[in-house]
Amino acid sequence: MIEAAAINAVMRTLADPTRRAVFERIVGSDEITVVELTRGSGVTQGAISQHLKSLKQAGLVAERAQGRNVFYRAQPEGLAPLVDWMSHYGVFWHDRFADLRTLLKEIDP
Amino acid sequence: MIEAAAINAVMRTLADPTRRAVFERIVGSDEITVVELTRGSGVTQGAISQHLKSLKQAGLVAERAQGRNVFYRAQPEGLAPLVDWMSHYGVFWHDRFADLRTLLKEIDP
DNA sequence: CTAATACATTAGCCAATACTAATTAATTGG
DNA sequence: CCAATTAATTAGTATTGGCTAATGTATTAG
Repeated sequence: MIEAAAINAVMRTLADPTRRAVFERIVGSDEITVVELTRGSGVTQGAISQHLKSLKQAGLVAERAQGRNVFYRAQPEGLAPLVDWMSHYGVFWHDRFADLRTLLKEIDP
Repeated sequence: MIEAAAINAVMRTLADPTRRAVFERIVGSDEITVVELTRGSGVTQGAISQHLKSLKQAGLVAERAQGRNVFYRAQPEGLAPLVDWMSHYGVFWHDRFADLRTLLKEIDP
């Protein structure tokens, strides 16, 4: 059975456009600081920190503190619940491949 | 480039647990009416209709009116934006397969 | 024809939440 | 040191959004 709480957290976290944009920028860069994320985000630094907290709680990002900087990086495994959900309820894919996860494991064991 | 509006709609729509549950039930059944969806949903019929409206606007479900009943069915293509997004920003899968969509097309052309 | 059923829609309420502005804490450069 | 930089946190505000209750509309049963 699928972990309802995990999917809930991930979906809910990625639903907000601003927060999703933050995540996308983190994914796009190896590591990135809060100031850099704030730059051109359209919101204040405080708002960015709040979004980062949500992303962290959802398991989508990880942090590394160094000096007065905090570097954020993407935590890809955090998207696993979404993949699971897709393979279960994504009819289109489900119909074609029965189980996406199984398929992927076969390809890359 | 990815259609930001489409992803936004799909993510936002699936973020709510009640609405997602409705979608999952629709996926699970070939066709299902509003009364059936209301039964055991924990919310009123009006709420269900509202959720169905959202799901329809997001392109996730389609309807077929017959007499005084309206049958809803899943529209799998509606999840395409989510798949696209995953293949772009789902680092885990991205790293392993470069492009999930390409992979799937190779398997089932 | 009338009552009941199925569904959509609306107004109004309440909780959740994204944002700002301000504060705090920690680190570093001059 | 001291001022500046980086980041987190908090209180307060405004908006969003999901819910109910009620109403409206169409269809079917008796």
